[in-house]
Amino acid sequence: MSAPGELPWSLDTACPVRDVLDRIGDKWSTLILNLLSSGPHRFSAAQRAIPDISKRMLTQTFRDLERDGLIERTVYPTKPPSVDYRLTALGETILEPLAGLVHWAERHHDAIRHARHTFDDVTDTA
Amino acid sequence: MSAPGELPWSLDTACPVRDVLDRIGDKWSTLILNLLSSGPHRFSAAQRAIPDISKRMLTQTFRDLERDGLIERTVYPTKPPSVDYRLTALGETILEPLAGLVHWAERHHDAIRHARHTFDDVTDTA
DNA sequence: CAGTATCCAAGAAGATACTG
DNA sequence: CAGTATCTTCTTGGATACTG
Repeated sequence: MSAPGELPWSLDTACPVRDVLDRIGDKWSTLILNLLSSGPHRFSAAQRAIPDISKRMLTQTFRDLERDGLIERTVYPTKPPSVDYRLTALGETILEPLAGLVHWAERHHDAIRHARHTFDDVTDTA
Repeated sequence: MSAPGELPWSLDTACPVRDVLDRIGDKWSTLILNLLSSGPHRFSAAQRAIPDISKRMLTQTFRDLERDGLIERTVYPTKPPSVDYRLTALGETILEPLAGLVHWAERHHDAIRHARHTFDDVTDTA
């Protein structure tokens, strides 16, 4: 791929920015993080809150987030097993920068939509 | 899929947050945005600055960013054509929220790496 | 209830070669 | 120089069925 050690702020796998963006950039992580910001949720509760997600993706996203130390998984050994997921202290800290981006998205969504239409019109006409 | 109009803050295609995260979440957009934050770059200069990216992906990422109104493409009709890309005013505004995330990534990268190793050790041993 | 396992389809992205 | 075109591979994610 690329010769190592010659980039301004690195593209290789150790890049912290890549690390983070790869996580929050996936299809479900931010939704889950946002959901858990309102308190702990059980597996099935999360699925009800985000109906689009499949069990497979919900499990996987929970796992990835847990692996990164952003959420914590607690198993209650009841007769039908019950599990809940909640943000860790580390997980809480990402909410603010994330909110900054969400806020930006809401503020500029119209501008983006407008830009897209203009661009598409121009390139269609051309 | 999901019945429309019953979600807390919506998962459908119109969701502004999805819109933004899909863009900054892809493999190259943030790298490009960061690169252009230091000033306009020509196509070939961008390729030199980010050696991992292929022409194909560079072109496509530039296009997507241009379509969203975050960057501007200028063609100088010189003998060998020359093109440069620079942030628009809108593009500039995303730098700050993005920087917030980058800062978070840098601050907590060690914690994340540590969490990953711990998680992997535990699940391996189990 | 909370998953796991398997299979499959669609999209993202790399390699390579060619063009105005 | 700044791309396009094409082909192939890799990754993501959805559907379905089964389990402790």
